[in-house]
Amino acid sequence: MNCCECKLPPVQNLADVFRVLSEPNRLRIIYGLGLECRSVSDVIAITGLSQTNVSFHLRALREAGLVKAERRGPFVYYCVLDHKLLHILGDLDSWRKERSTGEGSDTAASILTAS
Amino acid sequence: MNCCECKLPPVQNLADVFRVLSEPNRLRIIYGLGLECRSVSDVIAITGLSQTNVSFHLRALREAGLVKAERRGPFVYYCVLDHKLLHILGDLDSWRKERSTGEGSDTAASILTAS
DNA sequence: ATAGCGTATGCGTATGTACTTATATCAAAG
DNA sequence: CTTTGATATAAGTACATACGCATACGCTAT
Repeated sequence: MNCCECKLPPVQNLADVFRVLSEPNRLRIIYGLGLECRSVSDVIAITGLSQTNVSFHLRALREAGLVKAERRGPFVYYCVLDHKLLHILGDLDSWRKERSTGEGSDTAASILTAS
Repeated sequence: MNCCECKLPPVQNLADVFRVLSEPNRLRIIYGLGLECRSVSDVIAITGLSQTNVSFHLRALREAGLVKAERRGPFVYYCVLDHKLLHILGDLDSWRKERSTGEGSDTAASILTAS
């Protein structure tokens, strides 16, 4: 109990971003969009998800401010708002890969991994 | 069972990392640990969470390979395995702050934000 | 106005997960 | 060995959420 009355920074907003990105289908949608703007139909074709589900996930991404929607005639085009997001995803994924290759198959991760 | 010719990269592992980081209390624990190794009691004191809950979250972080556990006598010390994780968290948080300041409180995020 | 396509939404369901209340394990001390 | 403190686990609960089905809404052409 040597410490403390530490003031931890607020993390709710950051956690919200992570939560939106923690759904595999949402990540697929983001990767499917890439640098371009695509219609919902395109996203459905790319991901193989149902129309309802794609709409559901696109809404989550939109409300999180990660993608924007733009109507063009009968279509609605979605694109990632900031391409930096794709870079950050790439960075974190390569970091994860590095770590997973070095760690061996420590899927169990027992209470005492080393000492 | 996804059909189609999609060449989307596998995202499950990356999504798992995001899922672990999407819990505010887990982020607090990581920030609370910082660069140092701390006992579970310390984490309890820092975060104000219950012992059971801290153990629960530490287990999730440990199984995700984000922290390591080391026993010292009756105590178990936890520390973040790779300090790069803290940098990545900082990067993503500052990116999020940048964007949220510019976006102007678009909490509703209607279907047509702009064009 | 009606039809038809593209997209969004409401509802029900099934599954996941954060949390609490016991209870068990582990390690040092008496 | 028993006790005591530190930590982990089991079971139960409450709540969130991903998904499918049906339906509503928006746009364009007939």
